[in-house]
Amino acid sequence: MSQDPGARRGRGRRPAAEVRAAVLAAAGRLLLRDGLPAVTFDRVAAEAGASRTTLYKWWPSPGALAAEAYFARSERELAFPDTGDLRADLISQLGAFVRWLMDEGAQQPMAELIGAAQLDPDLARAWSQTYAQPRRELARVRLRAAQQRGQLRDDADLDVIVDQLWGACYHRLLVLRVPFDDSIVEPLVDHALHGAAPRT
Amino acid sequence: MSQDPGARRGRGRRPAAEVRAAVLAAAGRLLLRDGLPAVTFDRVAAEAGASRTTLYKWWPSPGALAAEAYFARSERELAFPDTGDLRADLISQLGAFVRWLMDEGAQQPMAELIGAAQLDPDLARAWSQTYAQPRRELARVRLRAAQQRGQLRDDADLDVIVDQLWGACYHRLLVLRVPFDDSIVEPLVDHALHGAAPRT
DNA sequence: GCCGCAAATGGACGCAGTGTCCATAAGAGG
DNA sequence: CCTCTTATGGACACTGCGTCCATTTGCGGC
Repeated sequence: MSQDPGARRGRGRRPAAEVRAAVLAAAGRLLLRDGLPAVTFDRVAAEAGASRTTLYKWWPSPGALAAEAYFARSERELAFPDTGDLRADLISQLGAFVRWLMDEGAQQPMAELIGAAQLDPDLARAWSQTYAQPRRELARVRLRAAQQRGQLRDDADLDVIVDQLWGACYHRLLVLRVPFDDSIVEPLVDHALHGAAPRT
Repeated sequence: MSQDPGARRGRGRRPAAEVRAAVLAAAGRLLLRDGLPAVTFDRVAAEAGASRTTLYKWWPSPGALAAEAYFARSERELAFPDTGDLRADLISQLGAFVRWLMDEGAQQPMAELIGAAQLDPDLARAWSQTYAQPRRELARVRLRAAQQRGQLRDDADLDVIVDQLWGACYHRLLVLRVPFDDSIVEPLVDHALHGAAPRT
């Protein structure tokens, strides 16, 4: 009994895994095509051939569903390179981040998800656990390695460095809302490493 | 004929200025008391003794109204000090910003407004024009003065410095959503000025 | 001082989305 | 084969948006 994937099922049960996958796929599609406001339980249910009741069981809010759908689809390289050259690795990683935002269309969903997280505690939780904290930790590990090799001052505050590098990008994305590209990466890293004051 | 401010007016006309003031006051009150989601045209109209129709004439969205109401109420010191001591001035200004966020309860409305701006173009416009761009320009002016006095390198990117200093705070506020206080200000400024790499 | 225009008013409408309920149908496991 | 689990469709009230309308009233012109 092969099922036509597009066919409407009857009323009864369907395997949980199948439903979840269909819902996540539908939510991701809606998010990328029409933006976060289009990710409503109503529309996702219709798009996935599921019922709203089912969605309420697994996700606390449309925002949380959208976040999970987005990260399920962008299961991407989080690994932080360690070639021994801190400056090159920072430029490489930060540049990849900026190009991902700008060239691969991640800018819009990213801004919308972080934005909605300020108003939806469930989305905020999902966002923080799935994305923000892990990435921060990876960067911290890489910087700690550099510090132990003497490439950073002993009294350097690693968290502050992370905040300055990635925070600068988020600042332009969320607060200033101005376009930018990876040409800011080199100055950013150099300022973080050597400061803006004249060398004495 | 002194009017009891709390009394219900009749149906007809009321001075525009009076209505606007009442609406902004009501919106600000709702924003601070119950958060941005409570600032709906319905509720503000009821709270201000105005009608929804009137609100639609002046504000394109509840978000835009909330933003205007917030900044009307927090008409605060934007002036950037210039004592000649760049480090001290940066610490002073950035510290005031962080204390305003944390101690004066600006954290919640601020995050909510920036968040909603990612989904509401009208709010984004109001936010950018009223707050973000003017502040950025003030900081830029102060940094340019320092640069001309030789307190910053000639090839320093002033925008990047602003992004690194304030962006780091917004990063913790919006992206990481972790609490912080003005103890991060000094390390932040020192890292921005002197970098995290060992002095050669 | 009267009158007409401008402007705010209350209240209606349809629409969309949330959150919750129910009886029903159908897969999965014993 | 039978039962239990679980998704299903469809209903409900509620809130908010966005847009109408006729009505009432203040203000400025005459």
